[in-house]
Amino acid sequence: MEVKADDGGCWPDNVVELKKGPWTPEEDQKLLHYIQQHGHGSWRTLPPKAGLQRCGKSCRLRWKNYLRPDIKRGKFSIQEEQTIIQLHALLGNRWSTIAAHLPKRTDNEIKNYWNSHLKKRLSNMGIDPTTHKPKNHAFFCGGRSNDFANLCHMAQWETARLEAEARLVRESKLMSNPSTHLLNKPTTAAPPPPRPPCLDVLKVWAWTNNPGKHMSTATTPSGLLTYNGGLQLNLSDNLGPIPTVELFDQNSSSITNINRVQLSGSWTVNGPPSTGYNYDQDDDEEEEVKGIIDDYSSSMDQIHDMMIMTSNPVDYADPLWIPSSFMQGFTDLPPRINVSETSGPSDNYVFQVVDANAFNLTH
DNA sequence: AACTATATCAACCGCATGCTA
DNA sequence: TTAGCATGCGGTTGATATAGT
Repeated sequence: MEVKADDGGCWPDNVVELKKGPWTPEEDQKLLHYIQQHGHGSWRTLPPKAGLQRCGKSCRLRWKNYLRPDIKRGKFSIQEEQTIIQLHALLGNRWSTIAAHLPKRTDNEIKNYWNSHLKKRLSNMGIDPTTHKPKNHAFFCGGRSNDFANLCHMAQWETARLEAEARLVRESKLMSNPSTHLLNKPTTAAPPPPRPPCLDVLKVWAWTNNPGKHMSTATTPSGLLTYNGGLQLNLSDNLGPIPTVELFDQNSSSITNINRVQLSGSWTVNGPPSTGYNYDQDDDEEEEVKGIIDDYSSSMDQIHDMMIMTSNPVDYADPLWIPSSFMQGFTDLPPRINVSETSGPSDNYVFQVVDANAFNLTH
């Protein structure tokens, strides 16, 4: 087949027999060997030098997306998925910019993953993947059915979470590049958004496989988080005395087998984040959990910032059921979660404690 | 086992952008 | 200032794999 040279890297002056389609291992080897020996130099002139009947553009793409030694292939982690979703909410389809935040992932891979996985997943959750806002908001929130209402809750939460985290990304960028900040500074500063309560349930699963990011005391105001085919989260609008949360294994009624404990989403009422441990457990168990928690660094301020930066108020007065189907389709299923309430000292923050090993979601 | 539908992802294509003479 | 070249980017395609019937 005669292929006319295109405008972006194929030989301009000759009509050359150029190979297209999948690369063979031999071609890969030639390209790899040439670049290792000489660097890629000008992509346009590379193919004949490397003994390849490909256009330079094709070689560049093959190198960039496949042969480069610093490429990570395989499944995306939950952390990576989160980053993609956050950055997409912030940046849209700017894949190369998003890829810059995901070391060793290519823009093409991220784009494909978005189109084949994440877009559908958000869509199934009732979130418009383009705007990252809930779809059919009025319909879902009209109270016709619990399922729809729950979906609406989740969409609200996801949106709130994305907004908060996108803001964090944006602000951390500005902090790291103050000159850009100054250049882009508007002449009239907009007033900061109000800082209503925020609930960030998605963190429960999102951080499950990334231990150590945030740790602290587990407390909740009249909160109950259990697993029963899905997650049930009952939250009272009474934010009075906040009971301590205790961890227990549903099967053994103990906190044994806990080797990963993580802190997750929350809302802020007022005041600074609390620190310290509050356990209504016997001493041994308390020591065990303390030990676990001490293994990870407490990063309360980060959580606090994330919470207060959201601008979406969330109605946390109603019980929320997260159906187990919601959990399906994630690269890594979260562990089961079991948090119960007891009485205890008050606190201003709510945390969910995740036990990654004591439960098995798919039992 | 055979066929069809759907999902996945490597690769292509055309346009945009930046650089240089 | 402009034209030509080199490279980058994002949308799209199509081959292959996998799931479903």
